[in-house]
Amino acid sequence: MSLTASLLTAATVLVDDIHSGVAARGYTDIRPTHGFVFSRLSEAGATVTEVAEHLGVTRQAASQIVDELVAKGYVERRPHPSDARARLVVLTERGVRCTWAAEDAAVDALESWEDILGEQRLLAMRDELVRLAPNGPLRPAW
Amino acid sequence: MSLTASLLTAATVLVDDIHSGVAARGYTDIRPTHGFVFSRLSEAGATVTEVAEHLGVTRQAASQIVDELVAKGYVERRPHPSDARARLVVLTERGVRCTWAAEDAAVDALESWEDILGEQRLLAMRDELVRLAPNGPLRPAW
DNA sequence: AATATATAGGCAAGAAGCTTGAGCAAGTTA
DNA sequence: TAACTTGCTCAAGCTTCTTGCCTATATATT
Repeated sequence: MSLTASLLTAATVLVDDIHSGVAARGYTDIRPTHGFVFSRLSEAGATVTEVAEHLGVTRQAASQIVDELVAKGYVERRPHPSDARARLVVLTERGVRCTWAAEDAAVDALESWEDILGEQRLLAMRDELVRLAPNGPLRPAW
Repeated sequence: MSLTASLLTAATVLVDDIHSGVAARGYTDIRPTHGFVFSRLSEAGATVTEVAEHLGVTRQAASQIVDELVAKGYVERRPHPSDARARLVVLTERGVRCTWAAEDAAVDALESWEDILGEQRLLAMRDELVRLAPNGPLRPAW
């Protein structure tokens, strides 16, 4: 099995597991893509353009995704503090609670991995992966 | 950056790079998904159902993808040797040459990664990833 | 052997989620 | 202040998936 295939299957399995865990915690109306958005917003929010770059999609697509998250109560659009053209997308309380649930789900999903490799090597792998692809997008589809 | 995010960005970057390399070698009418199909077929072919499981999509979707690959000359459907219901999907010569091009492109794409981590650790990472998720699907979208 | 059920595959319609194209408002440059 | 750029969004369209249904063959039951 190639590195490419093993990377992809590992990523797919992990994302699917976390997605199931998030759904089991009551958040059944969102997709993994939305989680990628949340992680971009969690620090201090972001503009639609920044979300688009993070996901590797067009600004229009990012805008639609944000629309959906607004409608479902996970995020809201605020005026941008320093640029009246832009709008700052930030997590609502519901959005924050959902990211907590996702972190919980990630811990659960990684438990079986820690049993196999141990926390040490898992962290080492993460560090190596970050060195290999520090700033890439999280494209939701191919 | 989390393990999940680093896994996904690394996989995304690698897939995008290989896809570009394959396109640069003249195969501009296929997507990464098709490459995942090729890798499943390369041994001894596979049924549509097996392709569907490999990709993590419905049988109908897999059938449509195979339709497209047949139309473009990369694969063909043959009667299955031991089950008259099933059909064996196999690579054509064009399909085989395309998988070669993909392997070339993968080597190119991995060069910069070898510069960063070295071949040893890259192979070690692959082994670890295989242990973590041996039989997962390569879902083309979330 | 006859019947019931399961499995492989595919057609058609529809939905999800992206892109392209166009346009407005606000910022930046000359 | 005029020209251009940037941030965003509306609308339309397209790609690619799913759902629902159907046929043919295989397998299990009686």
